[in-house]
Amino acid sequence: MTSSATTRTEPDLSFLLDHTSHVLRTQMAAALSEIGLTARMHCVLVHALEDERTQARLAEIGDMDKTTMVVTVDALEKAGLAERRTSARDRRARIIAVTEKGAQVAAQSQAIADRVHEEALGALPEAEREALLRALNLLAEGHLATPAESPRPARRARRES
Amino acid sequence: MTSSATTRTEPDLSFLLDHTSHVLRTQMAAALSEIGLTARMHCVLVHALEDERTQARLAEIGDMDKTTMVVTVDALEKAGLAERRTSARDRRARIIAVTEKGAQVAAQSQAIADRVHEEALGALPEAEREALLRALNLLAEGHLATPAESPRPARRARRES
DNA sequence: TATTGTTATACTCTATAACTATA
DNA sequence: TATAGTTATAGAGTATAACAATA
Repeated sequence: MTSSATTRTEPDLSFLLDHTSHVLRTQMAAALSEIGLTARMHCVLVHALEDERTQARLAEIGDMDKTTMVVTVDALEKAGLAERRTSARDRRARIIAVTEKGAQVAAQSQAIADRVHEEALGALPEAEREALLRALNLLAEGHLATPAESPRPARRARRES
Repeated sequence: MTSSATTRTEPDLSFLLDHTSHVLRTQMAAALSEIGLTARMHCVLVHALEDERTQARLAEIGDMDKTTMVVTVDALEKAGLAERRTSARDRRARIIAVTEKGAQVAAQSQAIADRVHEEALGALPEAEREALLRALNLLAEGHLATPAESPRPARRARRES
């Protein structure tokens, strides 16, 4: 579901943020899927291209769990866009090396991502556009910087086998 | 994960919307959990209180699947906040009737939701606050009104048993 | 025949735990 | 001992299908 799961009696920030982020995410996913990428694959590809980075570092940048990163790198390798290389400095770590094809795809995916963002922002008058980005940046760096503690109980330990 | 799973090379609307909506959602969930509600329970409770509504109608308002609504109404009934009543007009349908206790809780949960929103918006200067709401409303009603088609293949049919 | 709500269950996503290999 | 990455799998969330009651 789209998750507007809060009321709408007045200026409902929850609804607005949930809805716009959800729709933008579907647009991004649809656009990237045309070249066979997920948003996560795009994210890892671009940041692996910028610098020699390990899976752990890339997971940190993209705010993914390391196990999610395994799946993402598997997909990139399978598509021939990146390769795991044992780090010379720390033989436990894997550097994600982007292939030539991967670099080409990364350029395409970055262009796609930029286009999707420009189309959304372009739908706003110049003044609102800047104000939106300024306000969201303020929130993201301030009051909405870090997630609240989850009210849900921690997951139970695995059953004895 | 927090899902900033797109790059951050420039003004990254995806990251900003995903991040702020995620954090606000955790704040809302944490705040509502103090009175034993989820965001969905709050949403259903408030809209059931406004008018005589069936599960199907409430599901539509909250953008939930009807099977998700079953679970949500089960929780509300179990907590003594609402009851299912067979509609007199259409005996297939169930009107969600809010109990007295449910009405009290709805007032509390609405106050909590308002507070969470006010705290976030209050962290912004007056001018940015209005601009943010204006810009988000424009997007939500315009370019980011409806989700793009899912690029994922439809779910396979259930296996023969 | 179509629709409301229910049950059962399948699929996706994400995270925890345990493991291997290094450090 | 601790960390990088892997595997297996648990749990949450959600959606599909089939069904009963009613329209």
